[in-house]
Amino acid sequence: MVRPGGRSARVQQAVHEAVRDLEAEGGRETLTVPQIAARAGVTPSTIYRRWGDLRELLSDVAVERLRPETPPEDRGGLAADLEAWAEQFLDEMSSPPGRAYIRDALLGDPDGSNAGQCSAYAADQVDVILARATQRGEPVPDVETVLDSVVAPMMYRILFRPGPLEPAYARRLVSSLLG
Amino acid sequence: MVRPGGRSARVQQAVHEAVRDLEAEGGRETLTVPQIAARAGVTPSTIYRRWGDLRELLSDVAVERLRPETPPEDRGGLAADLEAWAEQFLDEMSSPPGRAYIRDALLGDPDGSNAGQCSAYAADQVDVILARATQRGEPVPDVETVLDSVVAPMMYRILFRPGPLEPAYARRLVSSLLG
DNA sequence: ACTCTTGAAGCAAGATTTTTGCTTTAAGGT
DNA sequence: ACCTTAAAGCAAAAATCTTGCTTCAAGAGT
Repeated sequence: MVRPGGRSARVQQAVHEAVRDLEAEGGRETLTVPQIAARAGVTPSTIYRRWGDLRELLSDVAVERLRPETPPEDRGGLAADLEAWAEQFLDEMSSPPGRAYIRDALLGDPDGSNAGQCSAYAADQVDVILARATQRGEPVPDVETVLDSVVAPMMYRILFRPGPLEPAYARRLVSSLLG
Repeated sequence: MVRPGGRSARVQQAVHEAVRDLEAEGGRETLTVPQIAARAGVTPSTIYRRWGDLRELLSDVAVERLRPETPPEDRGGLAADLEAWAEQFLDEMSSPPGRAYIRDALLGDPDGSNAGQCSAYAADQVDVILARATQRGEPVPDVETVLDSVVAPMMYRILFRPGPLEPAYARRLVSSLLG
């Protein structure tokens, strides 16, 4: 049982924070459980018992960082909203840290909900945009369609294809959907 | 220098085969370097020196297994060819072993070419289909478009969204592209 | 054919990480 | 205040990973 405010919660916070700090200090590649434990002021066995292994822990931390902090900006129309959102999404996710978080999130337990959470975040953001458009009386595609034709291609390129991704790519996807 | 037929090549083969065998025996989750080394009749340090760590090795093996063995079937027309290919692709990739290979492939060095190779395989297959259609005189989309609107959505669902994927999904993507 | 060179493999010791049984702590319930 | 219990600490044992040095064998040069 996780008691909010209890010891468990404090330990979890400390460990997550230790991971973020160490990542920020550039130790991305050399992160180890004992190192994280030391920084968090916790025993390694606590981490092994709670998370199982480093991948699970990194996956948890990554998902937290991928959670959007603000609702998508309102630019007055569906096309503008979606384009702005897609462009920002692509920009954040294709940056080196963004890519690292996505990979980390995917590497956790295959049957866990971490990867699903990422997609849920995107779906929620898109949903907000579509709901606004609906209220304005604009015709809107459904969320699934947007995920398939805008989000998925961006993610696919980020994960599977080397090379730069320009903002224009996001705009192109959106306009080929709405056009 | 890798001399084909030389000792290096034999060791590589033996190690890859050991991984495949052990995976087939169900030890997916408990695979370790010493275990693989023992099965391959090789010293663990050989594996560490050649691959660096288990992730790199699994990634290499996964990419090999993801290489298509046969060119896409010719069904006489672009739509039929693409549908059949997409359906089979989805079927293979969304199966538990398929998903595991994809994840393993992504696991390797982010700057390595393993993930890129996966996408290249798909692109090659699509290319064959499109080239055939061109020769028949059919109008064809370009490879990028097919990757964006057919391959990417399937991969996105496989990686990020839990739940079953029906063959109809692949067909729907193809027909919404060509329709 | 016979060395010579060289990159990779083997070996073994040492360092580090991971697991595990048991003890202690502290949050929440009675 | 006193139980109950899930989670944390501790420490020893097991396993894995690293590393310096040695040995091997494929291919090149003579």
